[in-house]
Amino acid sequence: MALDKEEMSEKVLAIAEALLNEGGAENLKARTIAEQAGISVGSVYNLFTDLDEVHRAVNMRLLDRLGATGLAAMADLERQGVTDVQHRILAMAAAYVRFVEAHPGSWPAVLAFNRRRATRPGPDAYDALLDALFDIVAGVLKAGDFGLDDERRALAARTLWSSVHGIVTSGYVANSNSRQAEEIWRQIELLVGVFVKGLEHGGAFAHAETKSE
Amino acid sequence: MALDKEEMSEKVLAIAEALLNEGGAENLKARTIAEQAGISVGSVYNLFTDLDEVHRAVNMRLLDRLGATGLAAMADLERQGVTDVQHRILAMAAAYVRFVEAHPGSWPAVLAFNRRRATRPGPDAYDALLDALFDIVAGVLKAGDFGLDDERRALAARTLWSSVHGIVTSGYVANSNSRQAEEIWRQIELLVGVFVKGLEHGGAFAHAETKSE
DNA sequence: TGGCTTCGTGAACATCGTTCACACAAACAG
DNA sequence: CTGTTTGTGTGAACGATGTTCACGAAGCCA
Repeated sequence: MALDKEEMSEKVLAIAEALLNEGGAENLKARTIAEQAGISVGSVYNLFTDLDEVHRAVNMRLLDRLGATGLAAMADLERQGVTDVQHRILAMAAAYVRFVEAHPGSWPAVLAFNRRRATRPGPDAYDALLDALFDIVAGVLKAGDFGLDDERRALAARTLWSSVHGIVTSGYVANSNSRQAEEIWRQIELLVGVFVKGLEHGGAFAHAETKSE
Repeated sequence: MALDKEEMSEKVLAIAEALLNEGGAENLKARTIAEQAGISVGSVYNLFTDLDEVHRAVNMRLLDRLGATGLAAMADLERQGVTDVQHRILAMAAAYVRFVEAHPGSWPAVLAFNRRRATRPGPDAYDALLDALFDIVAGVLKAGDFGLDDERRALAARTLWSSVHGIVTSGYVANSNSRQAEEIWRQIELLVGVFVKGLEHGGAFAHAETKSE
């Protein structure tokens, strides 16, 4: 009947994710986790060294799920024979927006946590998961017939995705009305439309002509 | 000799900004402020109701300074007779990047704080300051000869600025090497170039044609 | 001088994250 | 079967932090 060590860890992570989703990072308390999991405070520290480790583990799961849903969305469009770049990028962005909306509390915590990590040691599995997201976008861009070499396409993918990310996070700074959701989506539509049109007309190289020094 | 109430408030804010800049939001401690300001903990709570209010006041000053530097950069270009939209937007983005680099610890705190405020009551002076930044960008876009009505131009300004913001924040998630600064700037150049080219070719309306439902 | 107000003070909560000495149970050795 | 070792759960305890509040000093006015 007693739960395995790994089962208990997952139970703790599930509880932690719920707590983060409800009240953000400051709602992730060791005593609350212990109480809801039916164990003592010390046991939590037996399973995880830090609360930071709990937080990181939750974030990993979130990033992983986000990548999976993004890939699933792309696979769906592939099955439907949709090859239009703009359609596919919009679908990818839509998956991202839905994901953020589905995790109102925990997704901001992912970003805040990421930032706190800035001074920490070396690279991480974090970056790997983010790169996976970039690669999906880069793959979509490859289907489009822009005159982009691999390096420039990767740069465009990172730029586009960071921009979508900025729109979403900026949008959710203000009070999250249903208005905000519409505003976010209109911005994304504008961005993607302009981005694709700009790439089609060689806008990626424009700065070399207009900026001298 | 003794400082005025308002002078002491500003001294506290200066100390708070330094603390935020050094160690982020979790480094803003009431006792540290009191010690460095030469007053007691209770006096801090006499000047400000909350530590949140201190944090908000610091953020206000930062946003205000950011807007001022942005306006100054625009005025400089005006004086030089530079009317090219792409140049001016790049200059605006450069001002933003420099500002973030100049406040490595406190600027992330602005964003993290903004998010915590999500559940709080009504609109704020925060939004007013952010809108001021949007207005600057919108003013620059107005100089360009795109076929945009006021509403669409405002949307484009918010989209462009949120995108720049996303690029900068995403870039500073990873370890802040000098490489990152170059990557950020390349993304910004690509974004602005593609954005302007896309607007010139009516990309802002493209989504209406390709997206049916 | 005697009251009234204002403001600074720091001790005193409550609540965190985190640690640690102890206890209990299971596995293992003789 | 008994003693030992090992692992693990426990919750009291510690230090730090945000915040409050009763107290007192210091000015001000009549």
